[in-house]
Amino acid sequence: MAKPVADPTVPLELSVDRSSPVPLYFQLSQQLESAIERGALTPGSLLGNEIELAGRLGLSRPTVRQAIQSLVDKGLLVRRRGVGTQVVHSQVKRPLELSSLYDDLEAAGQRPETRVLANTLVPASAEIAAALALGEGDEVHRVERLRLAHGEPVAYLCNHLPTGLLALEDARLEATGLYRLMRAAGITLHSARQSVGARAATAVEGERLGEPTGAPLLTMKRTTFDDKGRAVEFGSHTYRASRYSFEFQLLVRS
Amino acid sequence: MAKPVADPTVPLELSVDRSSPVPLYFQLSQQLESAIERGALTPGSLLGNEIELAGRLGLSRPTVRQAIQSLVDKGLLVRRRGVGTQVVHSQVKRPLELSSLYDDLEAAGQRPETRVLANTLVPASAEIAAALALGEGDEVHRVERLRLAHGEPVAYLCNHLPTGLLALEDARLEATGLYRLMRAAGITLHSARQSVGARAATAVEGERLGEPTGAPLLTMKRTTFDDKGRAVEFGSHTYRASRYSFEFQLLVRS
DNA sequence: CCCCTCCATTTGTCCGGACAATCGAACTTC
DNA sequence: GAAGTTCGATTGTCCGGACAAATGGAGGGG
Repeated sequence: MAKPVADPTVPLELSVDRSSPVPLYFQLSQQLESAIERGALTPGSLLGNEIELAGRLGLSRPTVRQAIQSLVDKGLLVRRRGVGTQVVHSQVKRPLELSSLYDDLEAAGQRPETRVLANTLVPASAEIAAALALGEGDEVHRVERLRLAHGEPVAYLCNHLPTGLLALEDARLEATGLYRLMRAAGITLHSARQSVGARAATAVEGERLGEPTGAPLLTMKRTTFDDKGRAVEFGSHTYRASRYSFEFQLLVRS
Repeated sequence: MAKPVADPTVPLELSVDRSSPVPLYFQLSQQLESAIERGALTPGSLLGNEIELAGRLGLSRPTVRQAIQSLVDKGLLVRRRGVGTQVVHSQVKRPLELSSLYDDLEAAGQRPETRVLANTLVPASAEIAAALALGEGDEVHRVERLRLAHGEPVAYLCNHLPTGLLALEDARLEATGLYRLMRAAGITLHSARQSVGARAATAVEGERLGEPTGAPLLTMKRTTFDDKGRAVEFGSHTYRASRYSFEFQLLVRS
């Protein structure tokens, strides 16, 4: 009796445009990624060996490998020596990038809203000076915002930034997220150190977010660095635990 | 007047062992990483161009590039076309890998302790069945543990696992973390979906962790997948917010 | 003095090839 | 029939070279 083959190699329509300025490996990786997303490449199926794939596309093997590697790094593919390259099952989404709450809410279709509560220059406290690698008492921007979704408060955001990096106008802060403003100002965000915890709301904190005193709050402190290693932002945020939680995906570094 | 040069190219003692089974690019990336960690490569300094570096080590440029690329992916280096490769400032530690609480505590020198509260087979609830891609009512392992550091409770860990994957003996669960057991059983962890939130402790939860009823707790739910895309574990954890917070570092995907 | 252009430097992309390491299956042997 | 062995397939590593693209500074022109 003929046993049905479980995971045959999947033929696929792939093509690259050599006249395009888009790198060939990137064109290929995007086509593969979209093929996975729309289900043309089913989970568990083999991708076909690299050499044959390269020949079929008129590319060299290193180029094909570069395309595949980028998807392996994203968690979409798994390579196995002597076996081949397989599509990973599961609902892999985003491996937790450095994203702003604004973008997260917008991506979730929640239409975020921002109210600027304060936007001033203040002397840096010890904690802020340490985080931003400045001297205690140096002037820094202080921005306090309330973030709402569907008209309901979700988070209270308090950020401190070094002076001279960015023009912080209330109107622009209300229209978009802080990270977008920083990117638009030519700052290349590189990495961030985060600390996520929880605590009971004080009377003031509860008032701001519409929660009773003592209600559990989710807290996040974050220092963001640009590609030159400068600390460009320090944020202390509190989220209504009843309305918000952090969702993300991790990959095992291998 | 001679202006002091800000960031000169740093000469460095590097060498590779061609008789070693360790890949050359890996030898090089490790040497560079340790040079950065011990400060021999100061933040902001240029690494010297790839071609010269390759010639100095007797390697080809692709090999050197592969070594450098792995450190770029780790966030330790930044490349700039026409400029060079620079060491990133800042205290980059670990870009948030999939780690167990046990390993985290151990790495922090806290000498973790585990008490197994329950270790049984139960029918899967709807939530657990959905997370593990099983049928509701199917038998699953249920493990309840209390994690302590310095003799104080830190977290209550409740995990559910499919049957047939792993032998779960109390003694082994008390000696190490769950992830180490899974790896030792030949399971290749690949990715995980997490959700981090906060809530007020119920009477039972407070009792377990030594907190008053209503105290804020940090909660984490996690489904872990292996490299074949199978869900191999679902965990519901609660942490004492007064004694624990998540610390991690993010990199911007570029 | 300022702005524009040109150019050297450096990384980004791509090619073609070679051999090694590992896996799984077919084969052989006991 | 079961266990060990061999072998083909596939990815991992490495080489050497070539040209393109971006950057920043030097030089020239206004």
